[in-house]
Amino acid sequence: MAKIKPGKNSSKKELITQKAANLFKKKGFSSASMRELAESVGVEASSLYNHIGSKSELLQEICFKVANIFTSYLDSIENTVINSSDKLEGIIRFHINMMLNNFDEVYVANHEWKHLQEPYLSNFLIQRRAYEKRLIILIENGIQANEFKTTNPYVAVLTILSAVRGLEFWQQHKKNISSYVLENDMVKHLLNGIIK
Amino acid sequence: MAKIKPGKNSSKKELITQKAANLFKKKGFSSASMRELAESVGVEASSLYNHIGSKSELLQEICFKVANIFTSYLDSIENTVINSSDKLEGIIRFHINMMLNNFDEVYVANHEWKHLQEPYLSNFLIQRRAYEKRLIILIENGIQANEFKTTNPYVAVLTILSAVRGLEFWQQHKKNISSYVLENDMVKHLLNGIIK
DNA sequence: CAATAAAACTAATAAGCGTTAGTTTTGCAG
DNA sequence: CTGCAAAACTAACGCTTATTAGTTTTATTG
Repeated sequence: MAKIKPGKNSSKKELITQKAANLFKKKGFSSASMRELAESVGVEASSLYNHIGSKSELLQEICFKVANIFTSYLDSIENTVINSSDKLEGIIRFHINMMLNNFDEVYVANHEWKHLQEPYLSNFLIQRRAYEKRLIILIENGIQANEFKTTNPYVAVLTILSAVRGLEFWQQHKKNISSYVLENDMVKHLLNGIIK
Repeated sequence: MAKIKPGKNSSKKELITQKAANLFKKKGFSSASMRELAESVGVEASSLYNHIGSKSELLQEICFKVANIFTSYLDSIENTVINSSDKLEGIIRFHINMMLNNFDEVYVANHEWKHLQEPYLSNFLIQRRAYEKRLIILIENGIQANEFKTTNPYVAVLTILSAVRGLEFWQQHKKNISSYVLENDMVKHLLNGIIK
């Protein structure tokens, strides 16, 4: 009997998932076909089903992998004793670096989650809502501690998360700006504004 | 011979375009079918083709309508003599109000443009790039005039445009925050930051 | 009322989709 | 070498898609 080869097996599935993230990003989930995905992997479409359950399953894995990474980081930073400003800055920098280093998967989680099937769709939205709620509390704490200006905490979270998401556009301009300048200038803008 | 009824005729086409924007927003361009669109309009799918050329044409009209509105506003504000800060604030407020009042079409232009066919796809990207370039120059002028902090102008534009785009998420929370609070708090955040 | 054109309809087409069934190849274990 | 399972293949299924052709209805004008 041939041994189960978990190393090879899972790396092939990971390859498929990674290629799927890239394809879903380029064409969108609905426009991406399994035949195209298969071509980028280097096999026939039907062979993919030796490794995956379905097209939808690929989307689920991408979306929840990303969601869990962000949730885990927030867990860890909430357990530190630094002040709210430093927590917020850490979160912003984490989001920026996730956008820069895991672009395909983060992009798909941001843009294609609506094609998740139930119950995954509802679970994803619940998880995202919970994440936002924890950020709102962080902002509220910072306002009470007199670190942040008085502002609507939800609007602040929306502004920050959205600005960071916009880094997807920067991927085309990579050559002109270093990611170092980008990260620091965006953090400064979101924390201190642009007006002198 | 029956008269051409431009009023009725164009209003039917506008109805289709408006329903298409709503459907493309909800399902994405690729997942939205002409049969669904026809159902929301109240006719059979083939009847739509008495009024429109193709599914792609609907997307083109939505995307370029939105692009032209933003370009026109920028034209007008560039011709005023107010300082860079006030110009920037006006642009931010215009973007926010477009998101709030023309949500479906702006959403589609922001998310579904990649499904445009050539040469419309290239034209759209060129127009958007030109728009961003003009905003960058506005920021540069503000820095030189000592109105804005020294920062990378492209990063500033990216931050602002992306934050405003994020209002799409707010559409689900409408009941909790007035659009008045939202607009003013977001403008303050983007201009002056959150740190006290 | 008769004529006409806009706009609806039914029916069909060709293409592409995700997925399954069944078969063959590949590669390691005893 | 033999046996077996993982993983590739070919072929096909049933379904949906945008769009077209051809026909009928609707509504308005002279």
